[in-house]
Amino acid sequence: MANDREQGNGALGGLGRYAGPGTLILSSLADSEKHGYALTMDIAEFAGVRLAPGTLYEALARLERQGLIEPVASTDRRRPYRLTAQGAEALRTQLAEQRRVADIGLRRLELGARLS
Amino acid sequence: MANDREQGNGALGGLGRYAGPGTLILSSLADSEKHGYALTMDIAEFAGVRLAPGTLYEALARLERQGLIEPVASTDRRRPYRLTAQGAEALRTQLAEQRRVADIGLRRLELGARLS
DNA sequence: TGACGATATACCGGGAGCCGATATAGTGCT
DNA sequence: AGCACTATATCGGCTCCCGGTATATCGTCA
Repeated sequence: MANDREQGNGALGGLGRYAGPGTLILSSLADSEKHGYALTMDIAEFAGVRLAPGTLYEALARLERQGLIEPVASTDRRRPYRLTAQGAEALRTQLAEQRRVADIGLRRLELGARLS
Repeated sequence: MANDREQGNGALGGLGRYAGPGTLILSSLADSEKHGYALTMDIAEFAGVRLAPGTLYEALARLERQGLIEPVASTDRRRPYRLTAQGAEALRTQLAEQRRVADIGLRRLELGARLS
């Protein structure tokens, strides 16, 4: 069942995810540090997307490599992360662009609907 | 130089693209039908993203297979496409979600900034 | 205390998606 | 004729995303 992306990730009509796992993770970390499992649940709640474990931990490694997040010391088995300043800045830019482009698309949709 | 996605697609800080090619194409088609090359230029203008030819034509084939766009008859070598009703609906849902999630992220960013 | 579900991280194989390079050819201008 | 722009198509390669699986701990309830 790996061909799911063809006909849609849940409710959406077959487009990819509106935002990659990276953006979702950064958004989730934006208000407070969280460990991997908590991220999965938080993202499922606010974005309606359940990240597969492979996706999550690979994305975490990538984001750390890019300097957008950093690990926080911990005593137990949890491995919490927090945003770096660079990560916050990247997220802000990303989300602003995402909003801007989405607005353009929505405006065009109204326009197109009126024409047909 | 295929490792570019690691450190960023142009100005963005290493996150993926805020919206997949599919969403960008549908947004571009939302107000009027366009052929492939026109899509490339329009998307570059309103989204600041230059889709590689491979990306573009594969995405077009995918979207057509999914019934979100359909070809329009043409006399010359251009192959224009337009949104289907299903495509318009999928785009509307997608963009609304995109905005909603982006807003949550931005709100959290403000919150997090105030705390630190 | 033993079982069981929830919590938590990690790795793997497969496949989809995005990319630049390249090929091919028609068009328009000078 | 020559050259840049328009236009579509395909290929190889690499990244990314995914579900499945393994492993281990924790809480709790019988």
